[in-house]
Amino acid sequence: MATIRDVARRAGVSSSTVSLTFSDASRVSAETAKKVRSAAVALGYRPNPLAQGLKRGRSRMIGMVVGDLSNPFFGSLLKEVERLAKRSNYNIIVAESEADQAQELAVLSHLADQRIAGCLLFPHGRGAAYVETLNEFDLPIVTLDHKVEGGAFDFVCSDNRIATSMLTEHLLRLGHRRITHLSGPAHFWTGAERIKGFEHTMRSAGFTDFDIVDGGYMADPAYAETMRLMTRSERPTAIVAANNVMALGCLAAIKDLGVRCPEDVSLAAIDNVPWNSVIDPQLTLVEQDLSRLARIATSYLLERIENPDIDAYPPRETVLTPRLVVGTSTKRYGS
Amino acid sequence: MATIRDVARRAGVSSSTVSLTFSDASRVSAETAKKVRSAAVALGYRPNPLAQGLKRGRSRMIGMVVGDLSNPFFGSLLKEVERLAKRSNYNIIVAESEADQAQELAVLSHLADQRIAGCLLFPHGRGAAYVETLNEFDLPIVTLDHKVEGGAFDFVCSDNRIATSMLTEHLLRLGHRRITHLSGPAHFWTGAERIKGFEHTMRSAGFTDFDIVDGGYMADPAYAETMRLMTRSERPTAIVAANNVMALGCLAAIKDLGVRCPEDVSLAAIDNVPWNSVIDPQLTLVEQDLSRLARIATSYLLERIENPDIDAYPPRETVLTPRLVVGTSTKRYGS
DNA sequence: CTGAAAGCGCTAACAG
DNA sequence: CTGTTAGCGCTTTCAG
Repeated sequence: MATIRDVARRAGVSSSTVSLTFSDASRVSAETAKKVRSAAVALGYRPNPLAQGLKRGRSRMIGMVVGDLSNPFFGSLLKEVERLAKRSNYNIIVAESEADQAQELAVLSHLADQRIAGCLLFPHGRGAAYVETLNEFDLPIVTLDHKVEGGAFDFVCSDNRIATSMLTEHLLRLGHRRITHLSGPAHFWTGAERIKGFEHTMRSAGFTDFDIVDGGYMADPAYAETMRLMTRSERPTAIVAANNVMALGCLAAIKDLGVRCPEDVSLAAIDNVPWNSVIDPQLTLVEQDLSRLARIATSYLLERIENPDIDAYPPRETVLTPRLVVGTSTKRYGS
Repeated sequence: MATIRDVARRAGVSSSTVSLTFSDASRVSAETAKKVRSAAVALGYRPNPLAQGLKRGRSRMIGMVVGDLSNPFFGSLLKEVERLAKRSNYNIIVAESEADQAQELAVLSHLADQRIAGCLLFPHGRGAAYVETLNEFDLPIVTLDHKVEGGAFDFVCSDNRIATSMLTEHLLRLGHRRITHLSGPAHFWTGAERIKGFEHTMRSAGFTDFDIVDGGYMADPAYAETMRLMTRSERPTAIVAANNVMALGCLAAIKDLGVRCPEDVSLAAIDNVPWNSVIDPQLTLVEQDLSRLARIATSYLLERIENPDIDAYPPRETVLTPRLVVGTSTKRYGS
């Protein structure tokens, strides 16, 4: 592989001139630049990113740390992020935290070792020590989905309260009164927000007697909770699930019990599921504009990376309003 | 950040001894090693991968190049690959080729610039020039899914002929006679194999008059082809779709036409769809053991990476037998 | 506007 | 068994 010195020799200049030509062309005469470029092309010169990174103390890699790589929700995001990063000449290195604070921190520290330029993070930790550790990486970090309280990071998410509100209102309008919220963990930011949206909507409508059961954002607990719920004496006529995998766990339980959806119970959920449009029942859900989310998060990050002085700037925050998609999994109560 | 020299100073040895301690501890006395290690710990020393990579001419990154990052099929694979790579101290850098040969090559060349240690590749090209270019990267490459003809790469896939055979036989056993194959492009390795499996099974059963329509592995063309197919005078009683997204395109068309599945037409497909178990109809399909696929591919790659002498070894190949999962989208003809 | 020089942090002969 | 030395390929003051 041709090095910068080979190019310099062939162009009859010094290696620093070659370097300058590529990094800050304005500091080199047009004529020299041309010579350098053609020499580079002739030799098929490609700068060695490892050497650049070592020297600059910063690579052109962006980390993306998520709780679960196999979640399709994440694939759609990744696709867009990769596209935008590539366009700015960054690569994406992915890592999974298994939604665990310790693993997340370990992974981040490993990425920091690689001198990544910045990181898109779905955080799963909390507390002062956590925030402190995050800060010590001294890395541009954009947080997604879950807000790190006490931290000063850019943050992009969709409006979680409105999400459950939309679903709950939809069910109320359909005449449902016994609505149960199959929630995420209350100690997760998103879980708590979604619970608040549900509670607030129910209270505003004059209901004070409603159930919230924790499905842990996972399919199996959601299945189990639904089983319990639907075999009680006074079972709900509608369920609001706090995410897609719980909705599907819930649906599985419903089917296994021989209960029909939506005839016997309506189901509405947060987050889209792949190919929802062709399944039956089609879930009534609120979906996020994932590619918009990806675009905003990526641009936040790239801005911070390319404007080191921006460090002093206050963190920015974007909350996207999700969209209600009415499917066939909800129907008017009693009719 | 502490460097190797800081550690050397504190341990009262030279930096090469420190380096040795971490790379080949057997070449250092136990006593020295201990001193070095405790100095390293005291200083919180972590080797700089960029410097290591520069020196060795090889980073500890593994590239994963796929056609479509948003395909959930790929997420499941990535999850397992990342887990295994992490265990051996490698990072995954992902890139998308949009199933396009030129983009794939561009992406690979960019990854090669990064001195990645190796690459998991879902190839999308063909021809001698393509193979030649791939070879010139001089990189351990494991190919997945699509076999590169004329290349000498490790290869892992599932048995595509058996996949369509299983589905077709299942339909034949159910009494279907007018079976159409909604195929992938015949110029894709997988597309061709799946077609062969279908043809062979039909012929062996004594049928020579069957249709194969190309849905390009994509939902929209599959939708359009299904529309044509199902509005013809003699429509099929069963369809074998060559992948999951076409199956769903097909299902969408069927629904829009007001045709019922499985009552009016049976549908069977290759590849699982997320949460198939809870949708209705549940697709009858053959699924691959993705985590097994991931494990084999990753171990092939890691072996090549860590045994440079293995270069002379002949390429290995694993063909996994998929598993038939009978759902509710297929039923006995006429009954 | 261009070149010389110093080094980023690490590794790997080669001596000792 | 350990240290010396010479870079890997690039960037970046600092002079000229």
